[in-house]
Amino acid sequence: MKMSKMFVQTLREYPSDAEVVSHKLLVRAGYIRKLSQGIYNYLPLMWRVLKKIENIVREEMDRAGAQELLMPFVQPKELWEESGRWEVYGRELMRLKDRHDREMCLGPTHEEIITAVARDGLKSYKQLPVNLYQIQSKFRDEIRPRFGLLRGREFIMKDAYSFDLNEEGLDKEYQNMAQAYKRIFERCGLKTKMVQSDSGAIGGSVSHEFMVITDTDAGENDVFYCNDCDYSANSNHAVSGLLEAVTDGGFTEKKIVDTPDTTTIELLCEFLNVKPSVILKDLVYIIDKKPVMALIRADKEVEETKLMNAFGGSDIRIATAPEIEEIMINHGFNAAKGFIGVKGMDDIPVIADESVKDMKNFVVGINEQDKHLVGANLDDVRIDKFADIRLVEAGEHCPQCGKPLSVTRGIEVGNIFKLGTKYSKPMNAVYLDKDGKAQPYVMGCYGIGISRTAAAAVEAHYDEFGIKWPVAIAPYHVVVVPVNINDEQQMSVAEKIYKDLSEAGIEVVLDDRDERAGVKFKDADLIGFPYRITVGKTISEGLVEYKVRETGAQEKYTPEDAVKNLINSIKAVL
RNA sequence: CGGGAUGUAGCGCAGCUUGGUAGCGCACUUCGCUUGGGACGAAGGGGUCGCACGUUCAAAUCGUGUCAUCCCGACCA
Repeated sequence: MKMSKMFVQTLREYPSDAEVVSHKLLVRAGYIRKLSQGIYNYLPLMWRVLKKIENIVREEMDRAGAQELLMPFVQPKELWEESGRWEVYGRELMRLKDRHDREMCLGPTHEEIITAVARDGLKSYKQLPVNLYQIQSKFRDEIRPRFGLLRGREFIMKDAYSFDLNEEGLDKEYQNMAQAYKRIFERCGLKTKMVQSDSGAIGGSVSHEFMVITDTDAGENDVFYCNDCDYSANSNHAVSGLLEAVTDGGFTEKKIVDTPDTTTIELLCEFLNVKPSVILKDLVYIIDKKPVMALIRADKEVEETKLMNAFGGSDIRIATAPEIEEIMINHGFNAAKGFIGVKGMDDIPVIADESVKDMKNFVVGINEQDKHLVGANLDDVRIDKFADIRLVEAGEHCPQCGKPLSVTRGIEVGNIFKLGTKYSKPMNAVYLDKDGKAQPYVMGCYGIGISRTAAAAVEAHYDEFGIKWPVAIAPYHVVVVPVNINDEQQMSVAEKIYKDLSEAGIEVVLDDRDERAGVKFKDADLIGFPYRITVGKTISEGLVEYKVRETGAQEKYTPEDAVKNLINSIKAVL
């Protein structure tokens, strides 16, 4: 490729609307342009990167025994009604109508379609197991798209679905996919952590996420992990042993005390001279539009996803002050936030965190303004259900080995789920077993965000000058820069190197633009070519410069040696 | 959807308070000069100032509405 002909426009400055480095750099270096909120054009350089990632994914999926297919992204409402998700999925599903007013949607994922494909084609136990995958655009009308390719409304995803006879088969395939994913991300030059996670809207019982660990805002997930064993989990799924397992408030007598203006836990602690771990905190959440009360030790926080799952809901948010006020009035109380209790709230479900079991002689609100009950115990509080609804904190005990947990942030680039029969049962997707009896497939599903992986790679590999692509997913491997294109010797050497590398199968760009050296160097760094060969003044000694973008290492070689070295280093990685 | 902000040339911005010829830097075109880390000079092309309505002799500027985008919270590959 000649740089003079390449479709690329690098910018002198970062776009003002970009927040995270991958977004800033991909726009500035001419990889992407925004078309609409969360929707991007993938320009030629970007498309090359995406195809590289796709091909790695394709090779590893094929090697793992999966078969590629392609399903439509326009999907009929009827299938989504079969699974029950037409109602459940909500506004994130991009819906549309065709000219006959038939309702359709743009696929956010393909469980419904693949299940229909499978039930049409997989009739016998002899045909199983099967794993089918595709790579294509997905559509999710995110509440808030942001961070460029990291959270788009349209994005490229690899989604795979496995069909097994039984749980044992699924377990085996799940492990198989986990191994394939490790290889895929390694080959892409990414360090990932496989963490336990909540299975969310897709459903199912067990799920793991592959996280690219990053310290920046681009990592939207908190990941807890143990330094001493292999435990790691998304914050929405992490469990831990508390540092202070049993807490006793020391109030020997149960009584109602005046606690004026103690609207926060902090003020209440100060007033009563106690620590927060002996106060039982009452929180009101709205789950699927209905109020739920959550009880937790006041020194800890509620993990909303865990709470929602404990309740079996699909949507959760904390109640607003006016909503709390309304609930109070409806139950004949006038207490505000800070004095809430479960007393008299007989029609509202109450879920308490497991750790509440270990509280004694504690302090709790009783729906009376400026009063609390001290010396309370469990039988003073109505609790419908105990569950782990607590947000883990760094430093708490690892559930596997007891050592302290650490926390970091991660970008989720891949995800594997055990679905079981969540889709096959309602959609009546069955095979006939040896006895001729119909059995639902036991399914798994496995996603990789292709476009997100590309962005995550930038988040993990950049410096002040630009992107530092891992060789395996770089749009091109090498840029050859003749410092002065009007210098015949420089130009002829550069062209020779360009030709030799091209013929050896190396993807190389010749920067033949009539620009000053500085411009070409800046662009090379910004775009992020892993290697740069500079043909300049040292050509008088018969040498060219060989620079590695990742390390900044620079050496001088004869053109022949430079070519030989490049071929060796690049082939070693691919 | 709630809270905050911004819409002026491809990108980054000024102009708006106090209404009166639409500007600057980069990018782009041409010529000259230059050629090792985003040179310089000259001459150009490109904008219904997000959109609509209103106030006014006159609106980028004032008012109302609307749309879009971005940031902070709840979703997820």
